[in-house]
Amino acid sequence: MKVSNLAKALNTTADTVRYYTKIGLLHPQKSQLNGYMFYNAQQQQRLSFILTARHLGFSVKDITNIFHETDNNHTGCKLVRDIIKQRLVEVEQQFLDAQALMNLMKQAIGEWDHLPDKTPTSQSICHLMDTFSAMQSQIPPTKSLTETLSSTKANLAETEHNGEMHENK
Amino acid sequence: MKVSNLAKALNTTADTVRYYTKIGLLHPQKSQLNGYMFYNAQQQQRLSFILTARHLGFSVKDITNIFHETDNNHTGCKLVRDIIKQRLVEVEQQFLDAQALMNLMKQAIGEWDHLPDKTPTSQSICHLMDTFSAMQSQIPPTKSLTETLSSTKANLAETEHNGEMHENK
DNA sequence: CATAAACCTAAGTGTAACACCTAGGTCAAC
DNA sequence: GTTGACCTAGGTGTTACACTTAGGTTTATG
Repeated sequence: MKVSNLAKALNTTADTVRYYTKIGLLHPQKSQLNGYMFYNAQQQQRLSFILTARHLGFSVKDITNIFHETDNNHTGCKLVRDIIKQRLVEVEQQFLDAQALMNLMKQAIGEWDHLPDKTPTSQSICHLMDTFSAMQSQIPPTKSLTETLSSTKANLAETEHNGEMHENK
Repeated sequence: MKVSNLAKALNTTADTVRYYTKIGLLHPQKSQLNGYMFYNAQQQQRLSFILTARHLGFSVKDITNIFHETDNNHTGCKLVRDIIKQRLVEVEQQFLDAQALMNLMKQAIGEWDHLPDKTPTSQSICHLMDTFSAMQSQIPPTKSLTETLSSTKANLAETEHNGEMHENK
């Protein structure tokens, strides 16, 4: 299978396949004649795994770690379980955050629909937003939705030379 | 107020304040003597707005659009309402996605806890993940959580020279 | 008053996970 | 035989900042 074939088969892009190949997650066979990359069934399996994991919100780094384990003959099952369980905790938190935000927005929109479009002074940008700012100050100091969702950083064995990095203190 | 003061007051970083200043969202006064930036109450209000909006998942571009409206004497309230309502639809979708993923993971973990740690053949990386891959193929072709959550791209009036960009076709 | 700690500036680089583009070679079809 | 669809490597662009560098400033202290 050539890149585009594989990509189409698993509903992703050729660029993505090339990316995973470049960073060493996929190991295709390279033709000596034309340099084309060929992926067999095993590599397709690997890609399938990667895509699933990404879909579940794991970082490429997490996946790299898992492969590093399993490629060295360890079962890696425990590692996978641990990472997934940890990830589940995060997803649950995100779920709650999203729910809170949803309610906040709905509440705000509901209130605003009852208010007239007051002409704004140069001071208050828009009284609708003032409401929002006021509401937000009631939210506990949790990480932003996007922040939380984009960071999985498997804190497995990486506290060597950089104990903490950005704990939004 | 100097950068760090402002940052601390609104629980963010000086770098973030400088970033918003550089891209033109904040307009501090620059001292002629030492080049220091000073932010008054109005700018603090603006930053508060920005942080709230970011917390709600709006992109910096969205915020730029809103400011562009309101800074030109329009109330902008309708724009703000529209953007927020659209954003709410997205958040609701994310909420549902997160819920689905949560259930998927819980289900998988539940099943795995009943299975032994089978030694993996070189073919199957880890049977746990096989389960996952199999389950995932039952998920409708929706955007990934992180993808959905990081893209807000206000498709307001921007269809000039780039109709579509990456509709994960 | 000297000096160190703490602050500031601009400008540059790094991050994640790809998408997109370029220049050029390859392959199948008409 | 040439058009169109495909491939390659390598480069840049994206988002929203964080971090680093190099150097000037202000404040606290001995």
